[in-house]
Amino acid sequence: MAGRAAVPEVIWTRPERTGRGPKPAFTRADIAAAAVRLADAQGLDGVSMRHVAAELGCGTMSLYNYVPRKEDLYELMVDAVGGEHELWEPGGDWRADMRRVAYQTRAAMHRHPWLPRLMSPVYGFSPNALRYLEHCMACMDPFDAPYGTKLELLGMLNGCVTTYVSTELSTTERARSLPWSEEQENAVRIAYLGSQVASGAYPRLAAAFMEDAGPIDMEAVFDRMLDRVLDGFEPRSEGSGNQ
Amino acid sequence: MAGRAAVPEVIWTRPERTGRGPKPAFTRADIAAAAVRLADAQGLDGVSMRHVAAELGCGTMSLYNYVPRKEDLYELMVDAVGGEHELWEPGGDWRADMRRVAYQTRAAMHRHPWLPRLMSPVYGFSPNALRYLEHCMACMDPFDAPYGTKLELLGMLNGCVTTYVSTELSTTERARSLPWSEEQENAVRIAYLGSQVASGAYPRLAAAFMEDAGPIDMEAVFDRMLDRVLDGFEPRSEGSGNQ
DNA sequence: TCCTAGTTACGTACAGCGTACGTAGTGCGC
DNA sequence: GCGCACTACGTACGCTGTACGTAACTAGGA
Repeated sequence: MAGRAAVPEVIWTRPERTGRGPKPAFTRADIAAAAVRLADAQGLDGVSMRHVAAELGCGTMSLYNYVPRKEDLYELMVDAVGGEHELWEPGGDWRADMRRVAYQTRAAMHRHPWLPRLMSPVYGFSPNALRYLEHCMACMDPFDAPYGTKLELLGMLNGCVTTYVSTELSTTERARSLPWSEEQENAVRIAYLGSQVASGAYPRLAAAFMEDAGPIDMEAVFDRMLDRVLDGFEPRSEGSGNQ
Repeated sequence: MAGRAAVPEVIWTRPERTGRGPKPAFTRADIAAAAVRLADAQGLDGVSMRHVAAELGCGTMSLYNYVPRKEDLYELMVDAVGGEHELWEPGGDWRADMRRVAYQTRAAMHRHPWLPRLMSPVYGFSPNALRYLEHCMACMDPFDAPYGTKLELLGMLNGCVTTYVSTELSTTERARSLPWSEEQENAVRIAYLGSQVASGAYPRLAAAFMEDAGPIDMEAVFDRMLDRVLDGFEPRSEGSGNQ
């Protein structure tokens, strides 16, 4: 009687199965998997309630029996990918362990290029997110700091990895929704950048443009970034090679 | 004759005004300002071609004379906010200058909470983005490092600030599109988190939950984060106070 | 045992979106 | 002054999320 919309719902508090009625045709895992499959194949914009329903082989509105709002579908997707994280027995070297975590996160984002766009702290309470969190905390057991600091480290690491991979993927992912190719777009933008820089208004950018020391090793850049983040929390390090 | 869709267009290469025809009723700045006004007032989802056109007082499709695709409207918005950055004569202390840049970015995101969602490296070539870039480079003149390293620093700083502010704003911004209040949603999520943690499956999270050393000073957290990023690029520092 | 209430399934419908297209009017360059 | 490129914008299409109504189904309480 009190309007159904007025009470907040978090999908994880909803029981997946209640007593009454016909048994559901799908599990949440089925639905998440279907959505992830679709997003991997067609990009995040390919994930519509209709498409996911079709992928599952049911009517569009039937999906709403499982997922009250589309955003909850997103939450299921993020949680499903979180379940792909393989956890291990931390080895005592927390920096090495956290690097491994970061590499896994990056790999997951490469497998699922739509993931960075969905990364949000509000999804941090899903079952797999909690498992992941606990695991990271276990990795940091040897790191003598308050939990608050460890959470800051984790937030910063995830933030950096997310924006890093976003940059890695941005041109490629963007091309998916454009009527022209990625290379064409890049060429036009670079040409424009060149023309602007050549105007003389941006001497340092011009210099940076000239510098251009060969091809960029993205792997090395990522590595350096991790070092820098970790260094910020434990300054003493044995020559992590700041060039 | 060669399909118009096949050739890439970057809005900045389009001349704002060509010779022929009646004079345009609006400038790009007008349009960007209208869109920004709308986004500030109603959130990014309030920015539709129809709404922006209405805000400007013209027909929906007239907008397409100025902005070929909606994404270009976004690019105009980001550029407009980039124009709000106040630039100054760098003072020689590049760390202090970069901190000031970061604080300005954060302030801009607080003024325009939709900005983090639109932050994308592909918008990095707009006129105001170039001015901003050049200014940051000028700030880093005293920092003896190759331009590549300076760009890495800038990318990392911007990434951290963006994700940091996203976190700051996430619950508030999210509430805009929900049928219930932010506080209600938080309460439900926290309650769920508590019940999960109380299950005993996540001992370290439970401990972290217990620790809870009083209210969090977001300002101090932001400050520490900046220090850590900068420390990662210049390890030697005179007691920047790690915790 | 049957009844009933809660659940699943899903077709229809609506408001809103981005934008392709066609038409009418306008003013600069030749 | 002719023509063409430009502005202006109404209409229309396909898509979206989802509210609502109806029919089938089944577990729990009497």
